[in-house]
Amino acid sequence: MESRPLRYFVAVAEELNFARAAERLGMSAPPLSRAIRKLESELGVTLFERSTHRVALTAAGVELLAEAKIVLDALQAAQRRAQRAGSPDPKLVLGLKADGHAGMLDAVLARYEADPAALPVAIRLCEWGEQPQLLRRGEADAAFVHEPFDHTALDAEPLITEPRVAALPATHPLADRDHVNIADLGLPAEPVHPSEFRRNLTTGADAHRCATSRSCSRSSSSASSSRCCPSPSPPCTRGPVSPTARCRTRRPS
Amino acid sequence: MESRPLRYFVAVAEELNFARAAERLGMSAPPLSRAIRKLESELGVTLFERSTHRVALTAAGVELLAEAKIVLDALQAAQRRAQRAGSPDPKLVLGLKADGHAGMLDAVLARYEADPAALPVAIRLCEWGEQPQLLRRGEADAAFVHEPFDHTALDAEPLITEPRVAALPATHPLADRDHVNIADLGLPAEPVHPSEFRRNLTTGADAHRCATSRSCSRSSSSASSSRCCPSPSPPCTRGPVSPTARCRTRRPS
DNA sequence: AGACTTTACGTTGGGCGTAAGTATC
DNA sequence: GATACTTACGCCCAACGTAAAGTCT
Repeated sequence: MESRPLRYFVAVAEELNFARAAERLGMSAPPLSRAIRKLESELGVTLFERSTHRVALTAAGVELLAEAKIVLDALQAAQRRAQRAGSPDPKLVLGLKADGHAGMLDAVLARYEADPAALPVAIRLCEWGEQPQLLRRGEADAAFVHEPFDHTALDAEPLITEPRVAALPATHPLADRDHVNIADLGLPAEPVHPSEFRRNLTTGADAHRCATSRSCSRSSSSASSSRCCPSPSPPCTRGPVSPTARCRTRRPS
Repeated sequence: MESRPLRYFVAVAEELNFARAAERLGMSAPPLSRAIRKLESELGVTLFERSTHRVALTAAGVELLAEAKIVLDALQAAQRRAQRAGSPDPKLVLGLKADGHAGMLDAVLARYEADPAALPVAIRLCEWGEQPQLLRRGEADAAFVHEPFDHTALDAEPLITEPRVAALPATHPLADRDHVNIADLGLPAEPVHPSEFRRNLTTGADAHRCATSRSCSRSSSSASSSRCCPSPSPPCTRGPVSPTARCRTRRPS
């Protein structure tokens, strides 16, 4: 199997429309249709249920879409990393959200640089949740990441578990508590992405200013803060669940 | 970048000889040479230092070789998984060395099967160390693996840490000890692959019969066994280091 | 001199685009 | 009847093979 038909497949699977997919790929629809049919016959599997006015993924198509994304990301990563390795001054790129290293950056760098084969480290600052994609696409070689994140094609190593802090305005009804359960905030008990966390707090009727902090640094806002626990009962027994992980796409060889 | 030139590159990088690589690929040398040159110009990087009688990888070539293997494995995995997902009765394939699940198989299966979207599970028995490659190539979807193993492109989750047992003939000088340090066996303090472990023991001058067991099951041989610790001093403080991990190539979506 | 990579040159096949066909909504 | 996937047809470039040249050991 080649990578080009896979790119075509992903475009069609995401658009669920041959004409739009062809436009996105900068080509016309007929060769795209042919390429998909050829791919199907090569795999011996039907990827789309099509009528003239409807395109839908089969189970095999759903599976291939997930796998194809991995392949295409890996392909991009191979290209970028080879280019960086061949550049005049190759660096190891460390993906990092500002203040997102739980104070461990210096220690981790020192440990890495103790290796005589270590490369100079370039820090690449990024936003919440960007790191995994940077790693998968080869724009970074290692990163500090907060759980939960999509582990697909990544190798992560837990580094530290930090307490969660709910930062609330002083007038918030929960502001004077020592502990707050995640359920109190109207969030599910399962791990929640920080953006959800924030949205839920900021849309609260009486929330003037809100912030979430999962790093070890204390929020500098004037809001009061309470320890935040994942489940309503019993509070804090299983402990907060947001380990910072160091993540890389492969082992140093 | 396409996948075919990458396949060509891997062949040349592994053979370090265009003629042999071409033969392995079932083609003649000239188009292979051209394809590599084209790849180099597309990447803007030199991959090989070549004289007429010598081919060697550059730093960029070394990097690309590692990345290319990931890509090609992922490509194969995409193909296999799509085919399996499209088969009449799709299964989830669990890679397993016989007796290598630390007694957790039933519990893990029960937990998985509690998911209403769970597929029937097919057990694929394999040899020591085969699991990671099975996962990378899409011949399995999840596996029980013992550390240490190559985490490249895999997502592993520690399940249990088992004690290591050194099984020795009763006449072995170390046989009457309660604890044995790995250093006593002439092995490095770092994690050792079981095959190395075994080889070292079996080549010992006075070793009649030897076996290593890292699973929780007790060796049924008549040999005596001692607890085995990673570092000579202090023994057993940091504990044995062979966690069984459950491993998969990607998250269920 | 020998072994190996590379250039030269001609051929082939895979992939693309335009145009027409066909089946659904 | 309009829309959108597919088939038909013709073209072109990309990739291959053979033959020969170049180069280092």
